[in-house]
Order: sequence, then structure tokens, then C-alpha cells
Amino acid sequence: MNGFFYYLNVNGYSAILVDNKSILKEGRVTKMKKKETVTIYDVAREASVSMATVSRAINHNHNVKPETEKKVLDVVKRLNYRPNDVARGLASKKTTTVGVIIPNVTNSYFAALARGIDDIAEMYQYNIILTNSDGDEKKELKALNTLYSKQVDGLIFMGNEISEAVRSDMSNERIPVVLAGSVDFQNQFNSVNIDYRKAVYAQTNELLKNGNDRVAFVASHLNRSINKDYRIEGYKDALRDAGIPFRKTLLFEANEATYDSGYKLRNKLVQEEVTAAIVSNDDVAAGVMNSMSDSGINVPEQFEVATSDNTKLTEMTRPMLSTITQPLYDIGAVSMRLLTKLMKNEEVSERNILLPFGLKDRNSTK
Amino acid sequence: MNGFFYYLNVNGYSAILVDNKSILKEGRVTKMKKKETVTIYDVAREASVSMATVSRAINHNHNVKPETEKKVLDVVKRLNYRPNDVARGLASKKTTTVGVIIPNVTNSYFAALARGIDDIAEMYQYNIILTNSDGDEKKELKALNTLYSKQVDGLIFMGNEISEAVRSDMSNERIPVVLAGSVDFQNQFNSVNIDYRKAVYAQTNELLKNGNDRVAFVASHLNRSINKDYRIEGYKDALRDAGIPFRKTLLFEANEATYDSGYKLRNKLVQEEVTAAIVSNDDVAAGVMNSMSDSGINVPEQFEVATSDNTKLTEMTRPMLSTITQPLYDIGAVSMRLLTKLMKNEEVSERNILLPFGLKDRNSTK
DNA sequence: CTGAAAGCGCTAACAG
DNA sequence: CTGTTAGCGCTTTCAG
Repeated sequence: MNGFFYYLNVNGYSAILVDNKSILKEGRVTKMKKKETVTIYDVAREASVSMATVSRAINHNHNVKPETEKKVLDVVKRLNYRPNDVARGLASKKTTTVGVIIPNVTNSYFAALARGIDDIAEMYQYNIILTNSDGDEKKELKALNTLYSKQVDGLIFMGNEISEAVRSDMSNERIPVVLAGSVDFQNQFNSVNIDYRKAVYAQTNELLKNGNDRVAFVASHLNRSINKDYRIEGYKDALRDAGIPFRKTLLFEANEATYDSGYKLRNKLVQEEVTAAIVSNDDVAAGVMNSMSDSGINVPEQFEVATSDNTKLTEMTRPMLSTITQPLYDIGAVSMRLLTKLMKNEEVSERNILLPFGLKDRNSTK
Repeated sequence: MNGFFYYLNVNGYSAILVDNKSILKEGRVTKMKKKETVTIYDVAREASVSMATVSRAINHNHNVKPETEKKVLDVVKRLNYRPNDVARGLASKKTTTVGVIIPNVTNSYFAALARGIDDIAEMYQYNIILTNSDGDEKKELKALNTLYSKQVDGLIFMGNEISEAVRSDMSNERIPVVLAGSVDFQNQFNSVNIDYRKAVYAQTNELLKNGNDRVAFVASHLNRSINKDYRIEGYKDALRDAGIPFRKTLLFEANEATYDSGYKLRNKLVQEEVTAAIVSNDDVAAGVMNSMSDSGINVPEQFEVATSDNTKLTEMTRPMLSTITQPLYDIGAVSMRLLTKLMKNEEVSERNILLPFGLKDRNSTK
């Protein structure tokens, strides 16, 4: 079928797909055209109905008599017809594809969300255009732009924070967006998260209860809304409740959400004489912990570490990492589910969904 | 033009974003035409040229007088015109998007490739539709089908192995495909890999040199071509060179390429009295190693583990994992680069690219 | 329940 | 260098 077939129009008879050898033999081809794709028109002709009816049949539109639907579908199968989604998209203004902006697929936290997103997308017949942004505003803006050009029906944005430029850009388009595992302090977009403030509050309490009065808070970017407005607030809440003064010097930044970035923090941490740390990313936490252990500091006896995402990594390190437990896959899945509703203009009861979290006590804390 | 016009519903409905002053004054417009999109036709009119010229200008076609191009581009900017890629795709039969089939984004090996793929895609102005297949033939076939419908210009396939059904399916379409980190024993498709056989050969030699004569080989699926035809052959080569008999009982299967799946292998390994293992996946290797350590077996003194991918995980475990080093990101990047050439019908010198590998000696081996 | 016809927004000959 | 004219393959009124 592979470029070897030509359009043959014999005796005014309907066009047929033939192998070019027979064309040469027959020698009476009136019109030859390279016929690669079988279109809705071919199906219509073969089934002796109009294109409109074919369209209705393949879209399972109710307004079509069962017999004609069957007739059409049989021809569809026989001709091996496959609808062209691009043409469909142009005509219907729906592409059944959604854009997904992710900082980095390589990051296990976001990868887990992405998997949830894709699974639900598939379930609802959507496809996903994935774009890595590195959390960089420039890249995010560029990605948004090409996604708009591609006429995606919706957008899932991951990236911890929404810069003003990104906010205004997304506001100006009329396509629905949902933030997955990412907060918008202005509360302008739909989102799916856990209650970071409460989670960190609970976690900090545990560390305080263990007798630590110099608990570090470490994040990749302290000034990002998700940290500044939520996690750090939870951390402060706990400190306040325990009557321990908040010290700005116990806030540490890792620059990147990576293992190495966490690993490099040791000296600073030691210098401030912290005995425990709340870390907002598993990779970073693993780096911090290993770095301590490697220098002879015993975890958790001399130094406790608690992390944030409960990715598989938390079970792979030794000691295993105590962590907040988040329904990672579900955050992605629910985000996509929410988006499908938005795209179909269905009612949504909650714009900002908070999924439940928990605390898992493992061996990096006492 | 850009989101400035909206339906106005005056009967006490809220959330009306209107920018048309006359509407605000009137206060009782029943319905307004929703004018969202500015098309190439609008630009043509405003710039007093034909659509064709606009098309040429925005595509930087050479056959346009510099002044007219500027004139057009100015209007483009003024009207905030953004080409509709769907219409473009229908007219040009090129969508500038490629399909990527990945077993699981959550797997660090494949995630690393995916990042390389996306970066190069972006560089060449392509977008990526990502689909998780779990290495399952049914899902792969389904994904391929929807990708064809979406008229992707090319395909990158990851999945360790090409089943016959997938092979014939991909052969029947005329779009280029390249296998990334995945082998095709029939050598029918373009691909980018390392020389798994040589790599495992070298690695097995190291373990043999350390005095192990019962070296296990563990993979997620032993019968997959990448293992059966390449890695295991390399393992056998080394055994043969060392004069050690190959024992089928020292081949272990993990079922899935996951940490847990590796972790569960301990008893079987211990039962066969192996003192070292070659593992074909980092997650599995971490599971095997931790499982040994957790049960009191000292790694590497009593048990050596060597793994395959050199993902970041190999540095996060304790001890750190000795491994084959693969240019993961590059495998993805080169695959995508190869694909761009194929999509543009450029000459390619090598159909099956082998990237260099190395051996990194860390602490899980003596 | 079905058909005719009009596009969707753009590219690509083909003239000029 | 620029305009005209056909479509690309499908959905969607609007009639009947």
C-alpha cells in the first residue's frame, strides 16, 4: 500500500487502488494520480453516501440509521480508512491535544506527574505535547507560544511558580489551563496541589519534637511562591507554635532541584550548626543526606533530614528518607481530568483542588 | 483583536471581560460576534498584499522584496498575528511534530533520552507528542495509530524491542522512524545505541578478573532482543574467553525495570550462590544491591554489582554503583537529529549509529 | 435520517 | 517579485 498504488479511473468506473504493474499492462489509464491517502470522500463514494454521513458515522453521531452506519463502517474497515486529525482539527477547531509544560522530565517528581497526566489524557482520547522549560520564563513563554500555534485545546503547566509574564500570557488566551503541583498565589488559574503549608507544618513539628531547635529549611528557590508563600509559612507556623524564633539564616537555597545542588550544601549547613533539615525536593534531600553521611556525620543521630515528595528515590537511599507523602501520580491525573472537564465546558465544583498528604517516617529522622 | 471581544450577558451575569466602550455604555448588547482569530487574510488586507505574499513573508521565503516583507511583518506584529499550525499542516502536509513512544517517563533511563530528544526537537522547531507504552505491544500499536492520525512527520521509538506486529505496522507507513536506545535485530530501522555486546563483555571481564566465577546476569526481560541478542552474547563472550562455562541458571529476570522488582531477586540470587551480578538497568541494580546490603551481605566484599546506564541514581546509592557509562542524553539527541535529516530527505551516512560507552568503577565492585 | 455546500486558515503551483 | 486559484480532508449548518 506503500506509495505503490495509483489512482485508476477506468471506463468512468469508480476509482480503484491498483498496483502500478497492472496499470502498465492494461494500458488504458485515463487519469493517474499518486494516491496515498484514502479520504472521507473515498469512503463516501464506496459506501454510496455523502461525506456528511460518513463523518457522522465515524463520529458515532446519533443521527444516522444503524444500517447505514454499519455500511459505512464496513467500508472504512475495507479501505483501511483513517481520519486525518489535522483536517479534523481545522474544521472543528478542536485538536484533541493538550500542551504540557514541565520543568524537566528528568526530575522524578515531575516525571511522576507527567505519567499521571498522560494516562488520563489517553483515557479521554487526548494526546500530549510535552515541552521542557527548566522553569525558565523565557522558555515557558516560547513554549506557550508554539503550543498556541499548534492550537492545543488546553494546557497543563508545571513549574512551581507563575511569573507575571507567564500569567498575563496565559490569561490572554482563552484556552483552559490547570497548574499541576504548582501554585498561583493570585489564585487565578485552576490547580491541583497538596496543602504545602500544612504538610510542612506537620513535618517541622516532628523535627521539633525530636529536640531540634535549629531546623534548616532548604529549597531550590526560596523566593518561589510555592516556597515563600506556602512551605516557609508552614515552617514558621511550627516554629511559632513551639516558641522557637524564626531565623532567616536557617533558610538555604539549592539553586537547582538536583542531587548535586543538595550535596554542595553541607558546609553551609554545618556552619549554621543545624541538626535537622526540611528539604523541599527529594533529589536535593538525597544530596544533602549523602553529603552529611559521606563526611562522617551520622544520619539521623547527628543530623535529621526530612523530604517532600516520596518519590521512589526516598526508598533507594540508605538510610531511607522520611518524607511528606504526596499522591504524585494523582496530582497529574486529577489535573488532566480537571482539564478535560474545562475543555468540554463542564461544570467544575472546585477550581483549586487540594489532594491529601501524609507523613512517612523512615530512617533519616529519629 | 486578541481576546478583546466577548459575549456580553447583561442579565446580572458576572465575569464579563469587555473592552469595547460602546458596549459598556450601552449596557444591553445581547450578543456579539466572538472575534478571536486574526488570519492571514486579515494581514493581507491590512498590508495591501495577497495572502500568498504574507505566507511568503512569514516563512522567510526568498522571493519577497525586502520592503514588502517588512511591511507585512509590521502588520503581523501590529495585529498580533499568529499562524495557525493546523491549517498549515493541512495545506503543507507537514505538522512539524514528531511522535515519541516511551515505555515510561518515570524510568530515569528513558527520561534522560526523552530530554535529549526534546531539546534537539526544539532546536529544529519540532514538537513532541509523548506517549507511554509500558513496553506493551497493544499500547504501542494503539499509540502508533493515533500518532499516524495526527500526521506526525516522524517517529522516535523507545522500547528495547520491536515486536513483529509493531515492525510491520511501522513498515507500512511511509514516515521515518528511529529507534532510540532500542535495537532491531532485523536491522530494518534507523537507530542510535551503544554497542551493548561489547559493553557487557568488558564489564563481565572486570567481574571475572575480580575472581568471581559465578556471575549473574539480570535483566527485566531476558528474551528481549536487546538482552538476548546483545547483552547476553557479550556476557557469554567474556565467559568463554575466561574459560568459564555458561550456566543458564545464572540468568535472572526482574519482570519489570523497577527497583522493587530488583529488590525481590535476592533469594534467587543467593540460592544460586552468585557472588556478582551484571544488571541491565540502574533501578533494578539499586534494588538488587540494597536488598543484599539490607540482609547483611556486604557489597562489594561479598557481593559485587555492576549496572548499565550511569543515571544519576548510580551516585545516590551507598555504595555507589559501578556501571557502564552511556551518553544517555546524546542517544536521545542524536536520534532526534537523525530524524530531522530523515524528515527532510537529507542523506544520512549511518543508519545504525553506535555511540561510545565506557566503564565507571565505583564502590559496588572491588 | 441524509445530502449539498460552505468553509476552517494556510500553502503551493501557475501565471504574469 | 507578486497575485490568483485551487485545494489539503474534514465538520457543520441548513435544507429537505
